[in-house]
Amino acid sequence: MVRRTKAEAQETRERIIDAAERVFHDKGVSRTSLNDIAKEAGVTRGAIYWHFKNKHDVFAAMFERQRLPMESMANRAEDPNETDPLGKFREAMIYVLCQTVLDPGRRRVFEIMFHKCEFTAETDPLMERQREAFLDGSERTRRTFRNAIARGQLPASLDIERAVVQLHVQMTGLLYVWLLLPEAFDLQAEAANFVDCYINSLTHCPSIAGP
Amino acid sequence: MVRRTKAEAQETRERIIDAAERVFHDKGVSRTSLNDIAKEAGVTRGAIYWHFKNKHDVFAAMFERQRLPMESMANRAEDPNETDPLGKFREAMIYVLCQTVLDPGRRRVFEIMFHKCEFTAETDPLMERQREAFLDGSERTRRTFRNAIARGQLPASLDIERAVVQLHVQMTGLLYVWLLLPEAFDLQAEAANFVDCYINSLTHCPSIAGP
DNA sequence: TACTATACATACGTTTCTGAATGTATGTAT
DNA sequence: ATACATACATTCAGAAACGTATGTATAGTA
Repeated sequence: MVRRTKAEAQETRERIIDAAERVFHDKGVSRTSLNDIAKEAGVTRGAIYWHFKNKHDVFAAMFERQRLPMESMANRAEDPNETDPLGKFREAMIYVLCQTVLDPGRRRVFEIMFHKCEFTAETDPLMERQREAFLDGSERTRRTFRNAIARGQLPASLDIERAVVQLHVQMTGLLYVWLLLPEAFDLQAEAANFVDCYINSLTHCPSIAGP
Repeated sequence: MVRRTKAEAQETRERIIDAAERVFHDKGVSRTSLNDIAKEAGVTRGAIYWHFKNKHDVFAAMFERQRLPMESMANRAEDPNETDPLGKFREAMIYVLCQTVLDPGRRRVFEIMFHKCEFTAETDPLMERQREAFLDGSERTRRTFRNAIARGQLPASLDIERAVVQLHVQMTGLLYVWLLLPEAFDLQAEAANFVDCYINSLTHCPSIAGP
């Protein structure tokens, strides 16, 4: 065997990432060796070292594969020409929550991120990644809220910073808790309720909505 | 040297846990060896193996040391004779948030729990611990809310299950986000606001408060 | 005072993982 | 058809890290 065509090689790369996703999820990132991933993917460590630098590189590639589809969706609500920014925002939030329930791949990656990997000191590039993603997401949300205010969908007195933080807290908390104890509540069925409860607070909670 | 008195041995045990706390926090749980902990504590691995079974045992002891003081505080609000259960509940939540900011030890342990350790399959006793803590905390909260309803502090139409889930989501999300990015917002200054916003939703958000 | 359990330190054998080096067969370009 | 690059597999040396076994000096204890 060996020496596949370029397309086959790309398939091998994907298979390795798929395998890593499953093994990371089952054993935790630190406890999985490259050999574990190789066996699950049906290759040897040599193949992994060909496509990736090391385990961290596999890990990063796994997240990159999930990041791209997320990006596109976030872009919708923050378009200044969108006539219903709050509606699109609502849809996006509900979509993320339901997608986490329905798409096993996304669910696994979120679960790995929340419960099966360790973030270490500032030296760790992953920490920096998280930080950037947070700041970037915050900026998107800020733009969306400004659009919604301009269209009269949110009060002009809205405390945008508190609203942004609260959004992250809400979404992070929801995913964290549900992924830890899926039987605690029905995320898919309750998703719209949770989101509406949050949006409701943007106009009715005094400390966020303003006077 | 060696062969200390019983009191000194207890001090050694505490020093090992202290050291583990710091090293776990700096390097992450999986990347710290027992030798790392021993060096930080100024002992050898032999001392650790005397007091603990293995690294997991040290880890568990670290959490146990934090659990006890938390327990006592939670007991206050759920006392049926308490005339102001909602007020005590509010105080307890704010206390936990501020304590996380002010007590470096508690902050470290929370940070380890959220960002520096891996929860693996159901077989893992840690997972079970978390699960039990969640269910136990939920039951306490339920009792507290029932007391508050009986005293007229919360509406009788309150959806208790949703309120309980929302509480966990809120607190978990707050701590998770703040521990990841402490500069994102001032948790100590905003603690009361966050809690009041949640309590406000218990009487004003339609999907939780009821008609 | 002598003996024993305690509270560690030290030494050892084993396992496991990594990264690199090397081998090899095939795709691909000329 | 040849030559080189590619896509892996295989092998090897070294480093950690673990658990245990053993050494040892002192605190309790009778």
